Amino acid sequence: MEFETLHTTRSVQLLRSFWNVQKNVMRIIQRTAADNGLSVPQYTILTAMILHKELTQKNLGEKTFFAKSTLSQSVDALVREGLLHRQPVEDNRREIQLSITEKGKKLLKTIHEQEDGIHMAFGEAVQDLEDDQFHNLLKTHLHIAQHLEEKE
Amino acid sequence: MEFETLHTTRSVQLLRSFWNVQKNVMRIIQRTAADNGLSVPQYTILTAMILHKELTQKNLGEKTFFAKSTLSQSVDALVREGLLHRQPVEDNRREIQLSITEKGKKLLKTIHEQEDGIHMAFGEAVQDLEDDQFHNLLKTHLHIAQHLEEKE
DNA sequence: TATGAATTGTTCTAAAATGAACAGTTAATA
DNA sequence: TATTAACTGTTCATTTTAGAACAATTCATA
Repeated sequence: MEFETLHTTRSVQLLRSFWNVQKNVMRIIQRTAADNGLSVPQYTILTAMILHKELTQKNLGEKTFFAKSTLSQSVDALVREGLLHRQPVEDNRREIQLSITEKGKKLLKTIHEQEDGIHMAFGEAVQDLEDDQFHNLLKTHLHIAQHLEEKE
Repeated sequence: MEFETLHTTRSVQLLRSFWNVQKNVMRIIQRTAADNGLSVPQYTILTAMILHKELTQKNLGEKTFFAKSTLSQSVDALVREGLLHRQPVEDNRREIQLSITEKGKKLLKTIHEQEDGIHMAFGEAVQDLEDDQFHNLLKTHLHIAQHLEEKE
């Protein structure tokens, strides 16, 4: 039980630690997205698409965890804005292949460079980190993320 | 410019790294909150209140970054459920002092112990971490969070 | 291959979250 | 002290997000 309490305490500390970063990330992303006429899911979808090149809507859902109705509506809006390309999958009339357009890439690049955006903020924070501190952080995050993924 | 690109790249890596944890945290918290009849802000408010004992609604806003209309409504619902105590501040008829009730504490304790909840998940992930790995993580998070806080 | 089950995405309705206008209170300063 | 400005919280209208029912397609297997 001593053991239990110890770990519970550490898990609470860890959760709070993530939360303190996370709430700031959300605050800044929400503002950045809104400033550029996007909702948070829309912005997230764009960043996922630039990373993965091509995804079906289903795969996009697995990566982002948004409800499929949210995805459907967000994707639809992005396509209407010409930021996303949507084309049927060969030999499959149910799934839909998504990819980012040039206009989408350009918008993300602009956002990326914005003074008060999340990238600039992280860029400053990251400058103070030692190389091994940085790599340990990524490694530990990966470990934790993998653990959380397993939960359903 | 070489320099710039390097840091930009690291900041993107870092952002993705946080996002991969964050999206899982949100997914699990959303489910846990819903299972216990709470919205995400409501759950977040309870956890903030258990940490800070007493807060005015204004202070709560500074800690959580929720819109004040969201706070007002969430707090109201929590008070109606008997999870939060709301009393006027002495010598100030504008501000309102908030504190968590016994019922609120009890609910959080229950949630805390739930099998598929965020605490248990973090508890498992944290077991594999070395002491110094854990402390370095907290330290680095703190550094990053402080940096982000400065952005407005 | 025919039939029922599972999958993928959309639509509609309801809930959650926000911004803006507002009311009441306190603070600043003339 | 009177008057204006700033602050704290609420309310209302709107936008955003999610859940549930649905349509269309594909898969499993009899």
